[in-house]
Amino acid sequence: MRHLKEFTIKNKVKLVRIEKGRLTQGELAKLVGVTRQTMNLIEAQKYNPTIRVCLLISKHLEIPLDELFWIDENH
Amino acid sequence: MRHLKEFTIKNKVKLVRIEKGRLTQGELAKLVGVTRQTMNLIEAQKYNPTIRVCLLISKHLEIPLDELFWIDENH
DNA sequence: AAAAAATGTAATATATATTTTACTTTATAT
DNA sequence: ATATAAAGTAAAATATATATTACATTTTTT
Repeated sequence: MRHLKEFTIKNKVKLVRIEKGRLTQGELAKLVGVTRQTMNLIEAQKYNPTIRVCLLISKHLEIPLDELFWIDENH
Repeated sequence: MRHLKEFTIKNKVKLVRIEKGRLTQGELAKLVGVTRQTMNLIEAQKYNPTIRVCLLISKHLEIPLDELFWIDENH
């Protein structure tokens, strides 16, 4: 049935957070102002957060939005 | 009571769309896959869209996310 | 190896983004 | 000046992001 959904949203929040090695999932969540569970779901790419949350993640991880989130077109 | 809300999310979707002069509000909405009303509210900065919608707007307006959306810290 | 901290995950509840329908006002074209 | 298209807006319904609580599993620390 090819391309029921043309594309997906991906992110590397977890990757970047761990690379920087400073923050725990819970700490980042607290800084951003969401629950740890929400941050967990975002990192697991299980749903699309709001731009507000994304901007705050981007700010605290010190990495541009465009590098954190992108559209993954399925080929 | 200063800073009930520490910051707000702002965007220049409407500005960029009009600058480019190619797209109507309704056309952009259709490209992005939301209703015209939703696009209208986004342009009016009345709520925070999801990253999915933002990425699609960014794509069709051909301008980076970071330039389209930002945190407005109240001083 | 045991204890403690961090992470994954699930169910239910709540808040809010988005849709639908519809109408009014403003801008553009004839 | 009139007609037509575009934009602003509003109420009610729906979908989904986020919160809350709770527990299981994995990783890190001692």
